[in-house]
Amino acid sequence: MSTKRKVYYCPVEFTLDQIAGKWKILIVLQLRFGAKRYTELIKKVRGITPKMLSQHLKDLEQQGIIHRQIFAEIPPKVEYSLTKEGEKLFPIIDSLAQWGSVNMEKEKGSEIV
Amino acid sequence: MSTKRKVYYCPVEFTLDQIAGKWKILIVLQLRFGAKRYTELIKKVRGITPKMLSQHLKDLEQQGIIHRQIFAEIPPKVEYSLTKEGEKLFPIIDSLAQWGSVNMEKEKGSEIV
DNA sequence: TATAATAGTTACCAACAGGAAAGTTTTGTG
DNA sequence: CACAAAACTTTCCTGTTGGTAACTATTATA
Repeated sequence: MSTKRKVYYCPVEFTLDQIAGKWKILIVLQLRFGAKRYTELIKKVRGITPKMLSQHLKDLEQQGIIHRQIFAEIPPKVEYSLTKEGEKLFPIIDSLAQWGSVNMEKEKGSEIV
Repeated sequence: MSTKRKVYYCPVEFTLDQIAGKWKILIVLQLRFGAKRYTELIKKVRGITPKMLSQHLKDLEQQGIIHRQIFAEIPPKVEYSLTKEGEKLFPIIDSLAQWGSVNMEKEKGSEIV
Protein backbone atom coordinates (compact mmCIF):
# COMPACT_ATOMS: atom_id res chain seq x y z
CA MET A 1 0.00 0.00 0.00
CA SER A 2 1.30 3.41 -0.87
CA THR A 3 0.27 6.83 0.27
CA LYS A 4 0.10 8.14 -3.28
CA ARG A 5 -3.20 9.77 -4.01
CA LYS A 6 -4.65 8.05 -7.00
CA VAL A 7 -7.99 8.45 -8.59
CA TYR A 8 -9.78 5.16 -9.03
CA TYR A 9 -12.35 4.49 -11.67
CA CYS A 10 -13.01 0.94 -10.65
CA PRO A 11 -13.86 -0.50 -7.24
CA VAL A 12 -12.11 -3.77 -8.04
CA GLU A 13 -8.91 -1.95 -8.90
CA PHE A 14 -9.17 0.04 -5.71
CA THR A 15 -9.52 -3.08 -3.58
CA LEU A 16 -6.66 -4.82 -5.34
CA ASP A 17 -4.39 -1.89 -4.54
CA GLN A 18 -5.43 -1.92 -0.91
CA ILE A 19 -4.79 -5.58 -0.23
CA ALA A 20 -2.10 -6.27 -2.82
CA GLY A 21 1.06 -8.11 -1.94
CA LYS A 22 1.94 -11.43 -0.54
CA TRP A 23 1.03 -10.94 3.08
CA LYS A 24 -1.88 -8.66 3.99
CA ILE A 25 -4.67 -11.14 3.37
CA LEU A 26 -2.77 -13.91 5.10
CA ILE A 27 -2.34 -11.75 8.20
CA VAL A 28 -6.03 -10.87 8.25
CA LEU A 29 -6.81 -14.56 7.80
CA GLN A 30 -4.93 -15.40 10.99
CA LEU A 31 -6.48 -12.58 12.96
CA ARG A 32 -9.85 -13.92 12.00
CA PHE A 33 -9.28 -16.72 14.46
CA GLY A 34 -8.73 -14.25 17.27
CA ALA A 35 -6.41 -11.48 18.39
CA LYS A 36 -2.74 -12.36 18.18
CA ARG A 37 0.59 -11.09 19.36
CA TYR A 38 3.53 -10.27 17.13
CA THR A 39 5.41 -13.49 17.80
CA GLU A 40 2.29 -15.58 17.38
CA LEU A 41 1.81 -14.06 13.95
CA ILE A 42 5.40 -14.76 13.02
CA LYS A 43 4.73 -18.42 13.75
CA LYS A 44 1.28 -18.66 12.18
CA VAL A 45 1.86 -16.73 8.97
CA ARG A 46 4.17 -19.23 7.34
CA GLY A 47 7.35 -17.74 5.99
CA ILE A 48 6.81 -14.13 6.96
CA THR A 49 9.84 -12.23 8.23
CA PRO A 50 9.85 -9.69 11.08
CA LYS A 51 10.34 -6.88 8.61
CA MET A 52 7.42 -7.85 6.39
CA LEU A 53 5.19 -8.45 9.38
CA SER A 54 5.74 -5.08 11.03
CA GLN A 55 5.55 -3.28 7.71
CA HIS A 56 2.21 -4.79 6.83
CA LEU A 57 0.83 -4.47 10.34
CA LYS A 58 1.57 -0.75 10.11
CA ASP A 59 -0.18 -0.49 6.75
CA LEU A 60 -3.19 -2.43 7.96
CA GLU A 61 -3.50 -0.28 11.05
CA GLN A 62 -3.40 2.90 8.97
CA GLN A 63 -6.02 1.45 6.67
CA GLY A 64 -8.25 0.88 9.67
CA ILE A 65 -8.31 -2.84 9.12
CA ILE A 66 -6.60 -3.90 12.32
CA HIS A 67 -6.29 -2.53 15.83
CA ARG A 68 -3.06 -2.47 17.81
CA GLN A 69 -3.30 -2.69 21.55
CA ILE A 70 -0.32 -2.27 23.82
CA PHE A 71 -0.39 -3.75 27.30
CA ALA A 72 1.80 -2.08 29.90
CA GLU A 73 3.55 -5.23 30.95
CA ILE A 74 7.04 -6.53 31.23
CA PRO A 75 8.02 -8.12 28.97
CA PRO A 76 5.99 -6.03 26.52
CA LYS A 77 2.74 -7.33 25.12
CA VAL A 78 1.12 -6.06 21.94
CA GLU A 79 -2.02 -7.54 20.56
CA TYR A 80 -3.41 -7.20 17.07
CA SER A 81 -7.06 -7.68 16.26
CA LEU A 82 -9.45 -6.97 13.42
CA THR A 83 -11.58 -3.85 13.45
CA LYS A 84 -15.17 -3.81 12.20
CA GLU A 85 -13.70 -2.62 8.93
CA GLY A 86 -11.35 -5.55 8.88
CA GLU A 87 -14.20 -7.97 9.34
CA LYS A 88 -15.73 -6.66 6.17
CA LEU A 89 -12.91 -8.44 4.32
CA PHE A 90 -14.32 -11.83 5.30
CA PRO A 91 -16.37 -12.24 2.12
CA ILE A 92 -13.22 -11.71 0.07
CA ILE A 93 -11.27 -14.21 2.14
CA ASP A 94 -14.12 -16.69 1.91
CA SER A 95 -14.31 -16.46 -1.85
CA LEU A 96 -10.55 -16.84 -2.15
CA ALA A 97 -10.63 -19.86 0.14
CA GLN A 98 -13.53 -21.41 -1.71
CA TRP A 99 -11.90 -21.09 -5.11
CA GLY A 100 -8.61 -22.30 -3.67
CA SER A 101 -10.03 -25.42 -2.07
CA VAL A 102 -11.64 -26.47 -5.32
CA ASN A 103 -8.65 -25.73 -7.54
CA MET A 104 -5.80 -26.82 -5.30
CA GLU A 105 -6.84 -30.42 -5.57
CA LYS A 106 -6.36 -30.35 -9.30
CA GLU A 107 -2.69 -29.55 -8.86
CA LYS A 108 -0.50 -32.59 -8.71
CA GLY A 109 1.96 -32.45 -5.89
CA SER A 110 -0.06 -30.17 -3.69
CA GLU A 111 -1.38 -31.36 -0.41
CA ILE A 112 -3.68 -29.93 2.14
CA VAL A 113 -2.15 -30.26 5.57
CA MET B 1 2.05 -16.81 -12.03
CA SER B 2 5.07 -19.02 -12.11
CA THR B 3 5.50 -22.60 -13.16
CA LYS B 4 7.35 -23.50 -9.98
CA ARG B 5 5.86 -26.45 -8.23
CA LYS B 6 5.02 -25.37 -4.77
CA VAL B 7 3.23 -27.18 -2.05
CA TYR B 8 0.40 -25.19 -0.61
CA TYR B 9 -0.93 -25.59 2.86
CA CYS B 10 -3.58 -22.93 2.57
CA PRO B 11 -6.26 -22.47 -0.09
CA VAL B 12 -6.16 -18.70 0.31
CA GLU B 13 -2.44 -18.61 -0.32
CA PHE B 14 -2.92 -20.80 -3.37
CA THR B 15 -5.55 -18.51 -4.84
CA LEU B 16 -3.48 -15.42 -4.15
CA ASP B 17 -0.58 -16.93 -6.06
CA GLN B 18 -2.81 -17.79 -8.99
CA ILE B 19 -4.38 -14.38 -9.47
CA ALA B 20 -1.68 -12.17 -8.01
CA GLY B 21 -0.47 -9.10 -9.81
CA LYS B 22 -1.95 -5.94 -11.10
CA TRP B 23 -3.78 -7.24 -14.15
CA LYS B 24 -5.28 -10.75 -14.12
CA ILE B 25 -8.43 -9.90 -12.21
CA LEU B 26 -8.98 -6.74 -14.24
CA ILE B 27 -8.77 -8.73 -17.47
CA VAL B 28 -11.23 -11.31 -16.20
CA LEU B 29 -13.48 -8.46 -15.10
CA GLN B 30 -13.66 -7.14 -18.65
CA LEU B 31 -14.23 -10.55 -20.18
CA ARG B 32 -17.17 -10.95 -17.85
CA PHE B 33 -19.03 -8.49 -20.04
CA GLY B 34 -18.46 -10.65 -23.11
CA ALA B 35 -15.71 -12.02 -25.32
CA LYS B 36 -13.19 -9.43 -26.42
CA ARG B 37 -10.40 -9.01 -28.91
CA TYR B 38 -6.87 -8.04 -28.06
CA THR B 39 -7.22 -4.40 -29.08
CA GLU B 40 -10.52 -4.09 -27.27
CA LEU B 41 -8.87 -5.29 -24.09
CA ILE B 42 -6.04 -2.81 -24.53
CA LYS B 43 -8.63 -0.05 -24.54
CA LYS B 44 -10.86 -1.39 -21.77
CA VAL B 45 -8.21 -2.43 -19.25
CA ARG B 46 -7.02 1.04 -18.38
CA GLY B 47 -3.27 1.46 -18.50
CA ILE B 48 -2.28 -2.04 -19.54
CA THR B 49 0.55 -2.32 -22.06
CA PRO B 50 0.68 -4.79 -24.96
CA LYS B 51 3.38 -6.73 -23.21
CA MET B 52 1.49 -7.11 -19.96
CA LEU B 53 -1.71 -8.01 -21.77
CA SER B 54 -0.26 -10.81 -23.86
CA GLN B 55 1.76 -12.11 -20.95
CA HIS B 56 -1.26 -12.38 -18.69
CA LEU B 57 -3.53 -13.69 -21.43
CA LYS B 58 -1.05 -16.52 -21.89
CA ASP B 59 -0.98 -17.26 -18.17
CA LEU B 60 -4.75 -17.18 -17.92
CA GLU B 61 -5.12 -19.52 -20.87
CA GLN B 62 -2.69 -22.00 -19.33
CA GLN B 63 -4.56 -21.79 -16.07
CA GLY B 64 -7.74 -22.72 -17.92
CA ILE B 65 -9.41 -19.47 -16.99
CA ILE B 66 -9.82 -18.05 -20.47
CA HIS B 67 -10.24 -19.44 -23.95
CA ARG B 68 -8.44 -18.12 -27.01
CA GLN B 69 -10.19 -18.42 -30.34
CA ILE B 70 -8.53 -17.54 -33.61
CA PHE B 71 -10.64 -16.64 -36.62
CA ALA B 72 -9.10 -17.27 -40.01
CA GLU B 73 -9.64 -13.77 -41.30
CA ILE B 74 -7.62 -10.96 -42.72
CA PRO B 75 -6.73 -8.88 -40.82
CA PRO B 76 -6.40 -11.47 -38.07
CA LYS B 77 -9.06 -11.80 -35.41
CA VAL B 78 -8.51 -13.37 -32.02
CA GLU B 79 -11.17 -13.48 -29.38
CA TYR B 80 -10.75 -14.12 -25.69
CA SER B 81 -13.53 -15.40 -23.51
CA LEU B 82 -13.98 -16.90 -20.06
CA THR B 83 -14.13 -20.64 -19.60
CA LYS B 84 -16.42 -22.33 -17.07
CA GLU B 85 -13.42 -22.29 -14.78
CA GLY B 86 -13.02 -18.58 -15.30
CA GLU B 87 -16.61 -17.94 -14.38
CA LYS B 88 -15.92 -19.50 -11.02
CA LEU B 89 -13.89 -16.39 -10.23
CA PHE B 90 -17.03 -14.24 -10.22
CA PRO B 91 -17.61 -14.55 -6.46
CA ILE B 92 -14.10 -13.25 -5.86
CA ILE B 93 -14.60 -10.35 -8.23
CA ASP B 94 -17.95 -9.58 -6.66
CA SER B 95 -16.53 -9.48 -3.17
CA LEU B 96 -13.66 -7.26 -4.29
CA ALA B 97 -16.09 -4.93 -6.04
CA GLN B 98 -18.41 -4.82 -3.06
CA TRP B 99 -15.65 -3.92 -0.60
CA GLY B 100 -14.22 -1.42 -3.06
CA SER B 101 -17.49 0.41 -3.65
CA VAL B 102 -17.99 0.87 0.07
CA ASN B 103 -14.44 1.94 0.86
CA MET B 104 -13.61 4.04 -2.17
CA GLU B 105 -16.09 6.67 -1.16
CA LYS B 106 -14.26 7.24 2.08
CA GLU B 107 -11.15 8.29 0.19
CA LYS B 108 -11.02 12.00 -0.44
CA GLY B 109 -10.02 12.78 -3.98
CA SER B 110 -11.35 9.59 -5.47
CA GLU B 111 -14.24 9.67 -7.85
CA ILE B 112 -16.34 7.05 -9.45
CA VAL B 113 -16.65 7.72 -13.15
C1' DT C 1 26.96 -8.62 35.17
C1' DA C 2 25.03 -11.76 31.84
C1' DT C 3 20.95 -13.58 29.94
C1' DA C 4 16.18 -13.97 28.52
C1' DA C 5 11.86 -12.40 26.60
C1' DT C 6 9.09 -9.36 23.57
C1' DA C 7 8.62 -6.44 19.88
C1' DG C 8 10.40 -4.66 16.90
C1' DT C 9 14.22 -1.68 13.47
C1' DT C 10 17.99 -1.07 10.13
C1' DA C 11 21.03 -1.69 6.30
C1' DC C 12 21.94 -3.95 2.47
C1' DC C 13 20.80 -6.72 -1.44
C1' DA C 14 18.24 -9.69 -5.02
C1' DA C 15 14.39 -10.82 -7.76
C1' DC C 16 10.59 -9.89 -10.24
C1' DA C 17 6.80 -7.26 -11.93
C1' DG C 18 5.96 -3.85 -14.79
C1' DG C 19 6.72 0.09 -18.32
C1' DA C 20 8.37 2.39 -22.84
C1' DA C 21 9.26 2.14 -27.34
C1' DA C 22 10.14 0.01 -31.33
C1' DG C 23 9.96 -4.01 -34.29
C1' DT C 24 7.52 -8.30 -36.53
C1' DT C 25 4.19 -10.93 -39.42
C1' DT C 26 0.51 -11.43 -42.69
C1' DT C 27 -2.33 -10.10 -46.31
C1' DG C 28 -5.32 -6.51 -48.91
C1' DT C 29 -5.76 -2.30 -51.12
C1' DG C 30 -4.55 2.04 -53.79
C1' DC D 1 5.62 -0.32 -53.84
C1' DA D 2 3.87 1.88 -49.73
C1' DC D 3 0.76 1.64 -46.24
C1' DA D 4 -2.79 -0.06 -43.15
C1' DA D 5 -4.73 -3.15 -39.65
C1' DA D 6 -4.49 -6.74 -36.03
C1' DA D 7 -2.01 -9.11 -32.84
C1' DC D 8 1.72 -9.59 -30.87
C1' DT D 9 7.11 -9.82 -29.59
C1' DT D 10 11.49 -8.01 -28.19
C1' DT D 11 14.79 -5.31 -25.81
C1' DC D 12 16.04 -2.62 -22.34
C1' DC D 13 15.29 -0.34 -18.18
C1' DT D 14 13.23 0.99 -13.48
C1' DG D 15 10.93 0.62 -9.15
C1' DT D 16 8.86 -1.94 -5.71
C1' DT D 17 8.58 -5.94 -3.07
C1' DG D 18 10.56 -8.95 -0.43
C1' DG D 19 14.60 -11.51 1.91
C1' DT D 20 18.78 -11.92 5.21
C1' DA D 21 21.02 -10.89 8.99
C1' DA D 22 22.19 -8.28 12.53
C1' DC D 23 20.99 -4.89 15.85
C1' DT D 24 18.01 -2.15 19.52
C1' DA D 25 15.25 -1.11 23.80
C1' DT D 26 13.33 -2.33 28.21
C1' DT D 27 13.14 -4.68 32.43
C1' DA D 28 13.37 -9.02 35.33
C1' DT D 29 15.96 -12.58 37.03
C1' DA D 30 19.93 -15.61 38.22
